[in-house]
Amino acid sequence: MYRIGELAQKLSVSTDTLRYYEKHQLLAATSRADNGYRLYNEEALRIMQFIIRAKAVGFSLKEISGLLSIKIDKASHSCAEVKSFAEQKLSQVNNKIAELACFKGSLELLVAACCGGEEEATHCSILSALENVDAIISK
Amino acid sequence: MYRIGELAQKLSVSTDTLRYYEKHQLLAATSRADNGYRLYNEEALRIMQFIIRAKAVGFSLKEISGLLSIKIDKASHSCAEVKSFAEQKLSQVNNKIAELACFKGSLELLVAACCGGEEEATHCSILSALENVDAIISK
DNA sequence: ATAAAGCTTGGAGTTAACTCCAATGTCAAA
DNA sequence: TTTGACATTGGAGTTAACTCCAAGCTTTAT
Repeated sequence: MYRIGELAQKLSVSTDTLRYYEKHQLLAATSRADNGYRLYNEEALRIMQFIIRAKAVGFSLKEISGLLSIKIDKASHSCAEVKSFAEQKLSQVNNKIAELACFKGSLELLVAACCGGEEEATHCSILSALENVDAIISK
Repeated sequence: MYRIGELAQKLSVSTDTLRYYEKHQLLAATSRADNGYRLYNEEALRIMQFIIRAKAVGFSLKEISGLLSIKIDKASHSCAEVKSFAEQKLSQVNNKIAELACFKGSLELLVAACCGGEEEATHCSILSALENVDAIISK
């Protein structure tokens, strides 16, 4: 079991953030030591990694809480509800992937077009690269 | 040219948001009408679409401003600077794509495992699906 | 000609997600 | 045994990104 400071360090977040998540029902400590210290197990570590990843790709804590509640409240949801929720989130994720693929294409074009020399970057533009990509996509 | 309200409606954002972006140097109106009204052209529309997409995949307005400044300040950056910035952003984008691919896998497993019936969703869990994916990846 | 809808500005208020603080308790090392 | 690092709580403060408001113009419809 990890104490709050150990877990925080492992995850590169602050102890305040962990307490904040507990207060806001995202992740409670696995248990408490006799002295009242929070204790976290390996599953808590994995849940936190899940939360951090989800945040990095633009999900809000509220949405993440929804994702997690599938596990937490599983006895109170029907299979059909879970399936429809998951399908909806899947379509969101697919959209995000498509948008990122678009950025990726733009950035790759930009990197390729950029000679990397000392001269002014007058011909380098994310947006004009993006416009090319848009043009390709819209065909 | 669009007036602010027209552009806002086209993009499903508020006029306040457009004025906020102008105040924070993300996107100024293309020009002003004689009466002082903001006017936006097609390029402004494309830039806003870019901003909205970038936001949806977790970039902050500050980061987006950095991406846009490649265009705006192109005369004041060297090609080498732009290339290195773009390469760095590209690696961020690749990370985000990898994380989303992980979510996608989890959600697809979940959707597949879920029969979609009326019974309790006791065997449905994003996290346990995710753990499977983690296990596959870590091999 | 006047009302309604849309625009302007500056500035105040809100929400999410932290981040910091003060007062206090716990525990290991010197 | 006392110093230092760690933990507790409640609550205040901060930052980003809006969101709303008031007072006052402009334009369109009746």
